[in-house]
Amino acid sequence: MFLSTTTHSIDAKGRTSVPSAFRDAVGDESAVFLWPSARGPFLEGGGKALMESIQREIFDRVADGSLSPEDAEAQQMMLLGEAQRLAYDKTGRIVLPELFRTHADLSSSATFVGLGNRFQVWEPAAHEARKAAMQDRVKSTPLVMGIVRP
Amino acid sequence: MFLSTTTHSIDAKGRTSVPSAFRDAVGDESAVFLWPSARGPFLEGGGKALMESIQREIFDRVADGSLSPEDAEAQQMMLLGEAQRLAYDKTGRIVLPELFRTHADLSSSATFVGLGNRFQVWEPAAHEARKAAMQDRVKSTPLVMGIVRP
DNA sequence: TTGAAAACCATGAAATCCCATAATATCCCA
DNA sequence: TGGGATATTATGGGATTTCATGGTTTTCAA
Repeated sequence: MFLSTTTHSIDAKGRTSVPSAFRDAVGDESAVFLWPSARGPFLEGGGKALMESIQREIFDRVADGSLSPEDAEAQQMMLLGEAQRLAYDKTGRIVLPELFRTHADLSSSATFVGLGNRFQVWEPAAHEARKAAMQDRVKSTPLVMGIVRP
Repeated sequence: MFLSTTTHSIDAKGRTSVPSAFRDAVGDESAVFLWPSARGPFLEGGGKALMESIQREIFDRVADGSLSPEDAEAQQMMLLGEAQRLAYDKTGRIVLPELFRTHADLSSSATFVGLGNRFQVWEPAAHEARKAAMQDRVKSTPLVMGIVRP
């Protein structure tokens, strides 16, 4: 499970450390999967399990008719087609491809945000702004009842 | 189940003991999950089971339409994005991250309050004040336990 | 041959482990 | 039921390991 938010530096070679807690979360695969989000200037990603569940969901939805084959292909192209498997080295670092860095406007540091089954990577200042917006939204929506329900 | 209230010291390294009863409550995971509350100057947390139920509820509510995908992401970012898995050592201690200590105004000691499926961590004086307010509230509402009392 | 990527060291800071101790709680048997 | 023996907790402090990060060397392909 991907939890918490940490910021790591990006060096001259485009290297950045995958948070230690995230490395634990992906198991012994020693790699994360990343792609540029279609919803904004940030990266989305997760472990092998996430990629498999995404693929499964697309198949299932085509099968039950809630997704047209054309839409399914669009989803696959944007998600699976843009995604890269990035193996991290002995010290836990990956190299962020140039395309990813420009998409998320990353330069000297990157903020990793855990969201349970997946995570996001943001330019730190952009993440701050995003978080403020999210805070307002949370206040105006009913509390997640998991907090008070067994 | 998290029950009762105890106060523990915070040492120079930021360490504090997780109440023995709480350690029993989380099972063999040897870790608690904590995050700064969006509702006030205190921490909220629980065991692995709580985190999973929160995640499950968010998915369920998106599926049944009672939570928009945007609201779901906001909840995930504020809850899962802020939460940390804190493993305790052989003696049952965790280190409270600096961010958590400032959010809850913790300095030399912390009060753990059991709330059944979850718990809270307060600065002792703040907890006293909170408790007084809660006591007043209980007096003005019907006692839930009235139905099982003699 | 040369440029880029990958593998390999090196280091300071922080987290974790390990040992020690005092206080409390629990057990057990007379 | 008392009361000493034993186990469990909470906490302090030093030793060790992990983590993040910078730099250097090696590899490999164009």
